[in-house]
Amino acid sequence: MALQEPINFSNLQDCGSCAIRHRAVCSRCDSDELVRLEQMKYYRTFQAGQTVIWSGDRMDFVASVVSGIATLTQTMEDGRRQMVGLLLPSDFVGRPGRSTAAYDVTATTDLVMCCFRKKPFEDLILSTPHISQRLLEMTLDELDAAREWMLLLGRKTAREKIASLLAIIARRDVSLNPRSKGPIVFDLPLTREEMADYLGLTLETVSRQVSALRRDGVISLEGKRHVTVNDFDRLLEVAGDDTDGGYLV
Amino acid sequence: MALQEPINFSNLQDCGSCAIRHRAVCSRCDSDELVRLEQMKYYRTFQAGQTVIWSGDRMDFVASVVSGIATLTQTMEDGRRQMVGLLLPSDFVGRPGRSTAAYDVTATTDLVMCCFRKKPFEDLILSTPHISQRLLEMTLDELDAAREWMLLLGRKTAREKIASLLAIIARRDVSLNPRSKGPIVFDLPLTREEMADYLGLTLETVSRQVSALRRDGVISLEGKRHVTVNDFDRLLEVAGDDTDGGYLV
DNA sequence: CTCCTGCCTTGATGCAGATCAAATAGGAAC
DNA sequence: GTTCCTATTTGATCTGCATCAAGGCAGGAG
Repeated sequence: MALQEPINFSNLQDCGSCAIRHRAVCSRCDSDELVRLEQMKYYRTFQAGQTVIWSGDRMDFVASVVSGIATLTQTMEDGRRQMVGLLLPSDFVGRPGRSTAAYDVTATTDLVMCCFRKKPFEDLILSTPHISQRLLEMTLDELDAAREWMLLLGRKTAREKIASLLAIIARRDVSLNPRSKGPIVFDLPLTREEMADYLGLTLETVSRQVSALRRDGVISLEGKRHVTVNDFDRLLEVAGDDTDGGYLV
Repeated sequence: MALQEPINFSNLQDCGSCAIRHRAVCSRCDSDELVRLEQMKYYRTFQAGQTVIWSGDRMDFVASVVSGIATLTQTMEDGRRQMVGLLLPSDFVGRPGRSTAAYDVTATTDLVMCCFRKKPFEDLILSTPHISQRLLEMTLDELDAAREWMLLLGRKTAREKIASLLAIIARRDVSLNPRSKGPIVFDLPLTREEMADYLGLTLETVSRQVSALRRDGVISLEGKRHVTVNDFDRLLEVAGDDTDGGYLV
Protein backbone atom coordinates (compact mmCIF):
# COMPACT_ATOMS: atom_id res chain seq x y z
CA MET A 1 0.00 0.00 0.00
CA ALA A 2 0.80 3.67 -0.28
CA LEU A 3 4.43 3.52 0.72
CA GLN A 4 5.37 7.06 -0.22
CA GLU A 5 2.84 8.75 1.95
CA PRO A 6 3.77 10.38 5.23
CA ILE A 7 3.21 7.79 7.91
CA ASN A 8 -0.40 7.47 8.88
CA PHE A 9 -0.93 4.90 11.56
CA SER A 10 -4.56 4.29 10.73
CA ASN A 11 -4.09 1.22 8.62
CA LEU A 12 -0.41 0.83 8.01
CA GLN A 13 0.81 -1.27 10.86
CA ASP A 14 0.13 -4.95 11.15
CA CYS A 15 0.44 -6.83 14.39
CA GLY A 16 3.11 -9.18 13.14
CA SER A 17 5.72 -6.44 12.96
CA CYS A 18 4.59 -4.52 16.04
CA ALA A 19 7.35 -3.52 18.46
CA ILE A 20 5.30 -4.46 21.53
CA ARG A 21 3.86 -7.63 20.04
CA HIS A 22 5.60 -9.92 22.52
CA ARG A 23 4.87 -7.95 25.70
CA ALA A 24 1.45 -6.40 25.33
CA VAL A 25 -2.00 -7.74 26.07
CA CYS A 26 -1.92 -9.53 22.71
CA SER A 27 1.34 -11.35 23.38
CA ARG A 28 -0.22 -14.80 23.68
CA CYS A 29 -2.53 -14.47 20.71
CA ASP A 30 -2.29 -16.84 17.79
CA SER A 31 -2.69 -15.58 14.24
CA ASP A 32 -6.47 -16.10 14.15
CA GLU A 33 -6.86 -14.03 17.27
CA LEU A 34 -4.62 -11.32 15.84
CA VAL A 35 -6.83 -11.14 12.79
CA ARG A 36 -9.83 -10.50 14.99
CA LEU A 37 -7.89 -7.88 16.97
CA GLU A 38 -6.78 -6.11 13.80
CA GLN A 39 -10.41 -5.68 12.85
CA MET A 40 -11.16 -3.68 15.95
CA LYS A 41 -7.96 -1.74 16.29
CA TYR A 42 -6.89 1.75 15.27
CA TYR A 43 -3.93 3.93 16.15
CA ARG A 44 -4.03 7.28 17.84
CA THR A 45 -1.14 9.65 18.38
CA PHE A 46 -0.76 12.41 20.92
CA GLN A 47 1.79 15.14 21.33
CA ALA A 48 3.76 15.55 24.53
CA GLY A 49 1.56 17.31 27.06
CA GLN A 50 -1.76 16.43 25.44
CA THR A 51 -4.51 14.88 27.48
CA VAL A 52 -5.63 11.48 26.23
CA ILE A 53 -8.77 11.42 28.33
CA TRP A 54 -10.17 13.09 31.40
CA SER A 55 -11.36 11.21 34.44
CA GLY A 56 -15.10 10.70 34.20
CA ASP A 57 -15.23 11.02 30.42
CA ARG A 58 -16.90 8.35 28.38
CA MET A 59 -14.26 5.91 27.12
CA ASP A 60 -15.26 3.64 24.27
CA PHE A 61 -11.89 2.01 23.76
CA VAL A 62 -9.14 0.22 25.60
CA ALA A 63 -5.56 0.51 24.39
CA SER A 64 -1.94 -0.50 24.52
CA VAL A 65 0.84 2.05 24.66
CA VAL A 66 2.96 1.44 21.54
CA SER A 67 5.59 4.12 22.08
CA GLY A 68 6.07 7.04 24.42
CA ILE A 69 5.01 7.51 28.02
CA ALA A 70 1.66 8.35 29.52
CA THR A 71 0.60 9.01 33.09
CA LEU A 72 -2.48 8.25 35.16
CA THR A 73 -3.34 10.91 37.71
CA GLN A 74 -6.04 11.55 40.26
CA THR A 75 -7.02 15.06 41.24
CA MET A 76 -8.84 16.30 44.33
CA GLU A 77 -11.34 19.14 44.14
CA ASP A 78 -8.84 21.60 45.57
CA GLY A 79 -6.27 20.68 42.95
CA ARG A 80 -4.00 18.33 44.85
CA ARG A 81 -2.76 15.74 42.38
CA GLN A 82 -1.37 12.25 42.75
CA MET A 83 0.03 10.27 39.88
CA VAL A 84 -1.12 6.67 40.26
CA GLY A 85 0.46 5.05 37.25
CA LEU A 86 3.19 5.49 34.69
CA LEU A 87 2.37 3.81 31.38
CA LEU A 88 5.27 2.58 29.28
CA PRO A 89 5.26 0.85 25.90
CA SER A 90 3.20 -2.36 26.04
CA ASP A 91 1.22 -1.21 29.10
CA PHE A 92 -2.55 -1.44 28.92
CA VAL A 93 -5.04 1.40 29.43
CA GLY A 94 -8.68 1.09 30.29
CA ARG A 95 -10.86 -1.49 31.85
CA PRO A 96 -13.17 -3.95 30.15
CA GLY A 97 -16.63 -3.53 31.58
CA ARG A 98 -16.25 0.10 32.53
CA SER A 99 -17.71 2.89 30.47
CA THR A 100 -15.91 5.95 31.82
CA ALA A 101 -12.28 6.76 32.55
CA ALA A 102 -11.31 6.51 36.21
CA TYR A 103 -8.21 8.70 35.92
CA ASP A 104 -6.81 11.50 33.83
CA VAL A 105 -4.54 10.02 31.18
CA THR A 106 -1.88 12.37 29.84
CA ALA A 107 0.84 11.99 27.22
CA THR A 108 4.12 12.90 28.88
CA THR A 109 6.08 12.40 25.69
CA ASP A 110 4.83 12.02 22.13
CA LEU A 111 2.64 8.97 22.33
CA VAL A 112 1.27 6.29 20.04
CA MET A 113 -1.52 4.10 21.28
CA CYS A 114 -3.04 1.02 19.73
CA CYS A 115 -6.74 1.32 20.57
CA PHE A 116 -9.36 -1.40 20.47
CA ARG A 117 -13.01 -0.54 20.23
CA LYS A 118 -14.33 -1.50 23.62
CA LYS A 119 -17.44 -3.49 22.83
CA PRO A 120 -15.80 -5.85 20.31
CA PHE A 121 -12.81 -6.18 22.62
CA GLU A 122 -15.05 -7.16 25.52
CA ASP A 123 -16.76 -9.73 23.36
CA LEU A 124 -13.42 -11.06 22.21
CA ILE A 125 -11.97 -11.62 25.67
CA LEU A 126 -15.01 -13.62 26.67
CA SER A 127 -14.10 -16.14 24.01
CA THR A 128 -10.34 -15.79 24.03
CA PRO A 129 -8.60 -17.00 27.18
CA HIS A 130 -5.22 -16.00 25.75
CA ILE A 131 -6.13 -12.37 26.06
CA SER A 132 -7.88 -12.44 29.41
CA GLN A 133 -5.12 -14.54 30.94
CA ARG A 134 -2.47 -12.14 29.74
CA LEU A 135 -4.55 -9.23 30.97
CA LEU A 136 -4.86 -10.88 34.37
CA GLU A 137 -1.10 -11.31 34.52
CA MET A 138 -0.48 -7.69 33.56
CA THR A 139 -3.06 -6.47 36.07
CA LEU A 140 -1.47 -8.50 38.85
CA ASP A 141 1.90 -6.96 37.96
CA GLU A 142 0.37 -3.51 38.11
CA LEU A 143 -1.18 -4.30 41.46
CA ASP A 144 2.22 -5.31 42.81
CA ALA A 145 3.72 -2.10 41.45
CA ALA A 146 0.93 -0.06 43.02
CA ARG A 147 1.55 -1.72 46.38
CA GLU A 148 5.27 -1.08 46.17
CA TRP A 149 4.38 2.53 45.49
CA MET A 150 2.12 2.58 48.55
CA LEU A 151 5.13 1.71 50.68
CA LEU A 152 7.06 4.52 49.06
CA LEU A 153 4.27 7.07 49.51
CA GLY A 154 3.47 6.09 53.07
CA ARG A 155 6.85 5.45 54.59
CA LYS A 156 9.81 6.68 52.59
CA THR A 157 11.64 9.97 53.06
CA ALA A 158 11.94 12.48 50.24
CA ARG A 159 15.51 11.38 49.55
CA GLU A 160 14.48 7.74 49.42
CA LYS A 161 11.56 8.56 47.16
CA ILE A 162 13.76 10.31 44.61
CA ALA A 163 16.32 7.51 44.68
CA SER A 164 13.56 4.93 44.24
CA LEU A 165 12.17 6.73 41.21
CA LEU A 166 15.60 7.06 39.63
CA ALA A 167 16.24 3.38 40.29
CA ILE A 168 13.01 2.38 38.61
CA ILE A 169 13.73 4.47 35.54
CA ALA A 170 17.31 3.22 35.43
CA ARG A 171 16.14 -0.39 35.62
CA ARG A 172 13.68 0.09 32.82
CA ASP A 173 16.29 1.80 30.72
CA VAL A 174 18.76 -1.02 31.17
CA SER A 175 16.14 -3.56 30.20
CA LEU A 176 15.30 -1.64 27.03
CA ASN A 177 18.83 -0.77 25.89
CA PRO A 178 21.09 -3.28 27.59
CA ARG A 179 24.66 -2.05 27.73
CA SER A 180 27.12 -4.49 29.17
CA LYS A 181 29.09 -2.13 31.38
CA GLY A 182 29.75 1.39 32.46
CA PRO A 183 27.43 3.68 34.37
CA ILE A 184 23.74 3.82 33.57
CA VAL A 185 22.74 6.92 31.64
CA PHE A 186 19.25 8.11 30.75
CA ASP A 187 17.03 11.12 30.22
CA LEU A 188 14.35 11.77 32.79
CA PRO A 189 10.98 11.39 31.08
CA LEU A 190 9.27 13.55 33.70
CA THR A 191 9.42 17.19 34.74
CA ARG A 192 10.17 18.04 38.34
CA GLU A 193 6.49 18.72 38.86
CA GLU A 194 5.49 15.35 37.42
CA MET A 195 8.06 13.67 39.62
CA ALA A 196 6.55 15.50 42.58
CA ASP A 197 3.06 14.33 41.63
CA TYR A 198 4.30 10.78 41.38
CA LEU A 199 6.20 10.87 44.67
CA GLY A 200 3.74 12.79 46.83
CA LEU A 201 6.12 15.74 47.23
CA THR A 202 6.34 19.35 46.08
CA LEU A 203 8.43 20.26 43.08
CA GLU A 204 10.77 22.30 45.28
CA THR A 205 11.53 19.29 47.45
CA VAL A 206 12.14 17.19 44.35
CA SER A 207 14.57 19.77 43.05
CA ARG A 208 16.40 20.00 46.34
CA GLN A 209 16.74 16.26 46.75
CA VAL A 210 17.94 15.75 43.19
CA SER A 211 20.56 18.40 43.85
CA ALA A 212 21.51 16.68 47.09
CA LEU A 213 21.99 13.33 45.35
CA ARG A 214 24.20 15.08 42.82
CA ARG A 215 26.22 16.79 45.57
CA ASP A 216 26.66 13.44 47.29
CA GLY A 217 27.97 11.87 44.11
CA VAL A 218 25.19 9.29 43.79
CA ILE A 219 24.25 10.70 40.38
CA SER A 220 25.63 13.24 37.94
CA LEU A 221 23.55 15.64 35.89
CA GLU A 222 24.06 17.29 32.54
CA GLY A 223 21.39 19.86 32.04
CA LYS A 224 18.23 19.18 34.00
CA ARG A 225 17.16 15.92 32.48
CA HIS A 226 20.23 13.89 31.58
CA VAL A 227 21.16 11.63 34.48
CA THR A 228 24.19 9.41 35.04
CA VAL A 229 23.93 6.85 37.82
CA ASN A 230 27.47 6.52 39.07
CA ASP A 231 26.83 3.56 41.35
CA PHE A 232 23.60 1.64 41.06
CA ASP A 233 24.04 -0.30 44.31
CA ARG A 234 24.59 2.96 46.14
CA LEU A 235 21.39 4.29 44.58
CA LEU A 236 19.44 1.26 45.75
CA GLU A 237 20.87 1.66 49.22
CA VAL A 238 19.74 5.29 49.32
CA ALA A 239 16.33 4.15 48.06
CA GLY A 240 15.96 1.94 51.11
CA ASP A 241 15.26 -1.13 49.00
CA ASP A 242 16.54 -4.56 49.86
CA THR A 243 19.96 -4.58 48.27
CA ASP A 244 19.77 -8.29 47.57
CA GLY A 245 16.70 -7.75 45.44
CA GLY A 246 18.63 -5.36 43.28
CA TYR A 247 19.14 -7.40 40.13
CA LEU A 248 18.46 -5.43 37.03
CA VAL A 249 15.23 -6.65 35.52
CA MET B 1 -20.10 -38.28 58.18
CA ALA B 2 -19.12 -37.78 61.78
CA LEU B 3 -21.76 -35.29 62.77
CA GLN B 4 -21.13 -35.33 66.49
CA GLU B 5 -17.53 -34.25 66.33
CA PRO B 6 -16.42 -30.73 67.20
CA ILE B 7 -16.49 -28.69 64.03
CA ASN B 8 -13.60 -29.44 61.78
CA PHE B 9 -13.64 -27.42 58.61
CA SER B 10 -11.62 -29.94 56.63
CA ASN B 11 -14.51 -31.69 54.97
CA LEU B 12 -17.67 -30.31 56.44
CA GLN B 13 -18.49 -27.32 54.35
CA ASP B 14 -19.77 -27.56 50.83
CA CYS B 15 -19.61 -24.69 48.37
CA GLY B 16 -23.36 -24.59 47.83
CA SER B 17 -24.01 -23.25 51.32
CA CYS B 18 -20.93 -21.05 51.57
CA ALA B 19 -21.51 -17.52 52.80
CA ILE B 20 -19.18 -15.97 50.23
CA ARG B 21 -20.30 -18.17 47.37
CA HIS B 22 -21.76 -15.29 45.37
CA ARG B 23 -18.93 -12.81 45.79
CA ALA B 24 -15.68 -14.77 45.82
CA VAL B 25 -13.47 -15.97 43.01
CA CYS B 26 -15.81 -18.93 42.54
CA SER B 27 -18.94 -16.81 42.11
CA ARG B 28 -19.37 -17.56 38.41
CA CYS B 29 -18.68 -21.25 38.66
CA ASP B 30 -21.25 -23.80 37.60
CA SER B 31 -21.77 -26.97 39.59
CA ASP B 32 -19.21 -28.99 37.62
CA GLU B 33 -16.58 -26.40 38.30
CA LEU B 34 -17.50 -26.30 41.97
CA VAL B 35 -17.00 -30.05 42.16
CA ARG B 36 -13.50 -29.63 40.83
CA LEU B 37 -12.82 -26.79 43.24
CA GLU B 38 -14.08 -28.84 46.17
CA GLN B 39 -11.50 -31.48 45.36
CA MET B 40 -8.62 -29.08 45.85
CA LYS B 41 -9.94 -27.03 48.72
CA TYR B 42 -9.38 -27.15 52.46
CA TYR B 43 -10.16 -24.77 55.28
CA ARG B 44 -7.68 -23.15 57.61
CA THR B 45 -8.44 -21.07 60.66
CA PHE B 46 -6.28 -18.51 62.42
CA GLN B 47 -6.67 -16.70 65.69
CA ALA B 48 -6.63 -12.92 65.88
CA GLY B 49 -3.03 -11.77 65.71
CA GLN B 50 -1.64 -14.91 64.08
CA THR B 51 0.49 -14.64 61.00
CA VAL B 52 -0.90 -16.49 58.01
CA ILE B 53 2.31 -16.31 56.00
CA TRP B 54 5.49 -14.27 55.93
CA SER B 55 6.67 -12.38 52.89
CA GLY B 56 9.15 -14.53 51.01
CA ASP B 57 7.85 -17.81 52.37
CA ARG B 58 6.92 -20.58 50.02
CA MET B 59 3.18 -20.47 49.38
CA ASP B 60 1.60 -23.54 47.89
CA PHE B 61 -1.98 -22.37 48.04
CA VAL B 62 -4.22 -19.51 47.08
CA ALA B 63 -7.28 -18.72 49.16
CA SER B 64 -10.46 -16.81 49.74
CA VAL B 65 -11.23 -15.14 53.04
CA VAL B 66 -14.41 -16.77 54.33
CA SER B 67 -14.83 -14.80 57.55
CA GLY B 68 -12.75 -12.38 59.54
CA ILE B 69 -10.24 -9.79 58.42
CA ALA B 70 -6.65 -10.17 57.30
CA THR B 71 -4.04 -7.59 56.34
CA LEU B 72 -1.25 -7.43 53.78
CA THR B 73 1.80 -5.52 54.94
CA GLN B 74 5.22 -4.67 53.59
CA THR B 75 8.15 -4.11 55.90
CA MET B 76 11.43 -2.32 55.24
CA GLU B 77 14.71 -3.58 56.70
CA ASP B 78 14.66 -0.96 59.41
CA GLY B 79 11.17 -1.93 60.51
CA ARG B 80 9.04 0.71 58.84
CA ARG B 81 5.74 -0.91 57.91
CA GLN B 82 3.07 -0.10 55.38
CA MET B 83 -0.17 -1.97 55.10
CA VAL B 84 -0.98 -2.44 51.42
CA GLY B 85 -4.24 -4.33 51.62
CA LEU B 86 -7.14 -5.12 53.89
CA LEU B 87 -8.73 -8.47 53.14
CA LEU B 88 -12.41 -8.87 53.89
CA PRO B 89 -14.67 -11.87 53.44
CA SER B 90 -14.68 -13.02 49.80
CA ASP B 91 -11.33 -11.33 49.03
CA PHE B 92 -8.69 -13.42 47.34
CA VAL B 93 -5.15 -14.07 48.61
CA GLY B 94 -2.18 -15.20 46.58
CA ARG B 95 -1.21 -15.12 42.97
CA PRO B 96 -1.41 -17.90 40.43
CA GLY B 97 2.01 -18.44 38.92
CA ARG B 98 3.97 -17.18 41.90
CA SER B 99 5.63 -19.52 44.35
CA THR B 100 6.37 -17.25 47.31
CA ALA B 101 4.34 -14.75 49.27
CA ALA B 102 5.00 -11.12 48.35
CA TYR B 103 3.61 -9.67 51.58
CA ASP B 104 3.13 -10.57 55.20
CA VAL B 105 -0.42 -11.78 55.68
CA THR B 106 -1.80 -11.43 59.21
CA ALA B 107 -5.11 -12.32 60.79
CA THR B 108 -6.48 -9.18 62.43
CA THR B 109 -9.53 -10.95 63.77
CA ASP B 110 -10.23 -14.66 64.00
CA LEU B 111 -10.03 -15.80 60.44
CA VAL B 112 -11.29 -18.63 58.26
CA MET B 113 -9.77 -19.12 54.86
CA CYS B 114 -10.84 -21.42 52.06
CA CYS B 115 -7.55 -22.56 50.55
CA PHE B 116 -6.99 -24.14 47.16
CA ARG B 117 -3.87 -26.14 46.46
CA LYS B 118 -1.98 -23.95 44.07
CA LYS B 119 -0.96 -26.35 41.32
CA PRO B 120 -4.43 -27.80 40.74
CA PHE B 121 -5.91 -24.31 40.96
CA GLU B 122 -3.53 -23.02 38.32
CA ASP B 123 -4.43 -25.91 36.08
CA LEU B 124 -8.10 -25.29 36.66
CA ILE B 125 -8.07 -21.61 35.71
CA LEU B 126 -6.36 -22.42 32.42
CA SER B 127 -9.42 -24.40 31.47
CA THR B 128 -12.08 -22.43 33.32
CA PRO B 129 -12.71 -18.92 32.03
CA HIS B 130 -15.36 -18.40 34.71
CA ILE B 131 -12.68 -18.36 37.35
CA SER B 132 -10.02 -16.36 35.54
CA GLN B 133 -12.56 -13.78 34.42
CA ARG B 134 -13.84 -13.33 37.93
CA LEU B 135 -10.28 -13.16 39.20
CA LEU B 136 -9.48 -10.48 36.63
CA GLU B 137 -12.47 -8.48 37.74
CA MET B 138 -11.50 -8.76 41.41
CA THR B 139 -7.90 -7.84 40.63
CA LEU B 140 -9.00 -4.76 38.70
CA ASP B 141 -11.12 -3.73 41.67
CA GLU B 142 -8.16 -4.15 43.97
CA LEU B 143 -6.01 -2.10 41.62
CA ASP B 144 -8.55 0.71 41.75
CA ALA B 145 -8.61 0.51 45.53
CA ALA B 146 -4.81 0.57 45.65
CA ARG B 147 -4.74 3.66 43.47
CA GLU B 148 -7.31 5.41 45.59
CA TRP B 149 -5.08 4.60 48.56
CA MET B 150 -2.09 6.08 46.74
CA LEU B 151 -3.92 9.40 46.58
CA LEU B 152 -4.62 9.15 50.28
CA LEU B 153 -1.03 8.27 51.18
CA GLY B 154 0.55 10.85 48.91
CA ARG B 155 -1.69 13.85 49.30
CA LYS B 156 -4.12 13.71 52.20
CA THR B 157 -3.62 15.23 55.64
CA ALA B 158 -3.73 13.13 58.79
CA ARG B 159 -7.28 14.29 59.50
CA GLU B 160 -8.41 13.45 55.98
CA LYS B 161 -6.74 10.07 56.18
CA ILE B 162 -8.56 9.11 59.37
CA ALA B 163 -11.87 10.32 58.00
CA SER B 164 -11.30 8.37 54.79
CA LEU B 165 -10.60 5.17 56.67
CA LEU B 166 -13.67 5.60 58.84
CA ALA B 167 -15.75 6.29 55.73
CA ILE B 168 -14.52 3.12 54.07
CA ILE B 169 -15.28 0.99 57.09
CA ALA B 170 -18.65 2.67 57.50
CA ARG B 171 -19.53 2.01 53.86
CA ARG B 172 -18.58 -1.61 54.13
CA ASP B 173 -20.56 -1.98 57.28
CA VAL B 174 -23.67 -0.49 55.74
CA SER B 175 -23.38 -2.82 52.76
CA LEU B 176 -23.12 -5.83 55.04
CA ASN B 177 -25.82 -4.93 57.57
CA PRO B 178 -28.09 -2.46 55.82
CA ARG B 179 -30.10 -0.43 58.31
CA SER B 180 -32.57 1.91 56.79
CA LYS B 181 -31.96 4.96 58.97
CA GLY B 182 -30.20 6.42 61.91
CA PRO B 183 -26.50 6.99 62.38
CA ILE B 184 -23.98 4.40 61.22
CA VAL B 185 -22.44 2.43 64.06
CA PHE B 186 -19.60 -0.06 63.93
CA ASP B 187 -16.61 -1.49 65.78
CA LEU B 188 -13.18 -0.64 64.45
CA PRO B 189 -11.55 -3.85 63.29
CA LEU B 190 -8.07 -2.36 63.66
CA THR B 191 -5.91 -1.19 66.54
CA ARG B 192 -4.54 2.34 66.47
CA GLU B 193 -1.20 0.95 65.37
CA GLU B 194 -2.75 -1.00 62.51
CA MET B 195 -4.63 2.10 61.45
CA ALA B 196 -1.32 3.97 61.49
CA ASP B 197 0.33 1.30 59.33
CA TYR B 198 -2.52 1.53 56.88
CA LEU B 199 -2.54 5.32 56.72
CA GLY B 200 1.19 6.02 56.72
CA LEU B 201 1.04 7.75 60.11
CA THR B 202 2.23 7.10 63.65
CA LEU B 203 -0.14 5.64 66.21
CA GLU B 204 0.07 8.84 68.24
CA THR B 205 -1.14 10.91 65.30
CA VAL B 206 -3.97 8.45 64.71
CA SER B 207 -5.02 8.73 68.32
CA ARG B 208 -4.91 12.52 68.27
CA GLN B 209 -6.90 12.80 65.06
CA VAL B 210 -9.55 10.34 66.20
CA SER B 211 -9.90 12.41 69.37
CA ALA B 212 -10.13 15.57 67.27
CA LEU B 213 -12.92 14.15 65.12
CA ARG B 214 -14.75 13.20 68.31
CA ARG B 215 -14.23 16.69 69.77
CA ASP B 216 -15.54 18.21 66.54
CA GLY B 217 -18.67 16.08 66.69
CA VAL B 218 -18.04 14.23 63.43
CA ILE B 219 -18.04 10.92 65.29
CA SER B 220 -18.81 9.66 68.77
CA LEU B 221 -16.88 6.99 70.62
CA GLU B 222 -17.84 4.46 73.25
CA GLY B 223 -14.71 2.83 74.52
CA LYS B 224 -11.84 2.84 72.07
CA ARG B 225 -13.34 0.82 69.27
CA HIS B 226 -17.05 1.50 69.07
CA VAL B 227 -17.70 4.31 66.61
CA THR B 228 -20.87 6.23 65.77
CA VAL B 229 -20.82 8.33 62.62
CA ASN B 230 -23.12 11.20 63.41
CA ASP B 231 -23.20 12.65 59.92
CA PHE B 232 -21.87 10.63 57.04
CA ASP B 233 -21.82 13.53 54.57
CA ARG B 234 -19.82 15.56 57.03
CA LEU B 235 -17.39 12.67 57.35
CA LEU B 236 -16.96 12.50 53.58
CA GLU B 237 -16.39 16.21 53.48
CA VAL B 238 -13.65 15.94 56.08
CA ALA B 239 -12.19 13.03 54.10
CA GLY B 240 -11.77 15.33 51.12
CA ASP B 241 -13.71 12.99 48.84
CA ASP B 242 -16.07 14.22 46.15
CA THR B 243 -19.31 14.59 48.04
CA ASP B 244 -21.34 13.72 44.98
CA GLY B 245 -19.64 10.34 44.81
CA GLY B 246 -20.74 9.58 48.31
CA TYR B 247 -23.46 7.08 47.70
CA LEU B 248 -23.26 4.13 50.06
CA VAL B 249 -22.00 1.14 48.11
C1' DC C 1 -8.07 -6.78 96.17
C1' DT C 2 -3.28 -5.70 93.56
C1' DC C 3 -0.25 -6.03 89.95
C1' DC C 4 0.61 -6.78 85.50
C1' DT C 5 0.26 -5.99 80.43
C1' DG C 6 -1.44 -4.29 76.21
C1' DC C 7 -3.60 -0.54 74.21
C1' DC C 8 -4.54 4.08 74.11
C1' DT C 9 -4.27 9.14 75.18
C1' DT C 10 -2.04 13.36 75.97
C1' DG C 11 1.83 16.63 76.37
C1' DA C 12 6.37 18.75 74.99
C1' DT C 13 9.61 19.32 71.56
C1' DG C 14 12.05 18.77 67.07
C1' DC C 15 12.46 18.43 62.28
C1' DA C 16 11.39 17.12 57.34
C1' DG C 17 9.10 18.88 53.99
C1' DA C 18 5.59 22.53 52.68
C1' DT C 19 5.00 27.17 51.60
C1' DC C 20 6.25 31.67 50.15
C1' DA C 21 9.45 34.27 47.50
C1' DA C 22 13.07 35.38 44.39
C1' DA C 23 16.72 34.48 41.26
C1' DT C 24 18.66 31.83 37.32
C1' DA C 25 18.87 29.15 33.16
C1' DG C 26 17.46 27.60 28.72
C1' DG C 27 14.71 27.74 24.71
C1' DA C 28 11.79 29.68 21.25
C1' DA C 29 10.15 33.73 18.76
C1' DC C 30 11.57 37.74 16.78
C1' DG D 1 21.58 39.78 19.35
C1' DT D 2 16.76 40.85 22.71
C1' DT D 3 12.62 39.47 24.83
C1' DC D 4 9.60 36.32 26.58
C1' DC D 5 8.26 32.20 28.79
C1' DT D 6 8.64 28.14 31.25
C1' DA D 7 11.27 24.99 34.02
C1' DT D 8 14.23 24.82 37.64
C1' DT D 9 17.04 26.12 41.54
C1' DT D 10 17.82 28.19 45.81
C1' DG D 11 16.73 30.73 50.09
C1' DA D 12 13.82 31.90 54.24
C1' DT D 13 10.29 30.68 57.05
C1' DC D 14 6.42 28.00 58.73
C1' DT D 15 3.87 23.95 60.19
C1' DG D 16 2.05 19.27 60.45
C1' DC D 17 3.41 15.28 61.89
C1' DA D 18 7.12 12.46 64.14
C1' DT D 19 9.47 11.61 68.12
C1' DC D 20 10.22 11.30 72.93
C1' DA D 21 8.05 10.81 77.27
C1' DA D 22 4.36 10.16 80.81
C1' DG D 23 0.28 8.59 82.38
C1' DG D 24 -4.51 6.36 82.08
C1' DC D 25 -7.54 2.54 81.65
C1' DA D 26 -9.47 -2.03 81.17
C1' DG D 27 -9.00 -6.84 81.51
C1' DG D 28 -6.72 -11.00 83.17
C1' DA D 29 -3.78 -13.58 86.62
C1' DG D 30 -2.66 -14.20 91.06
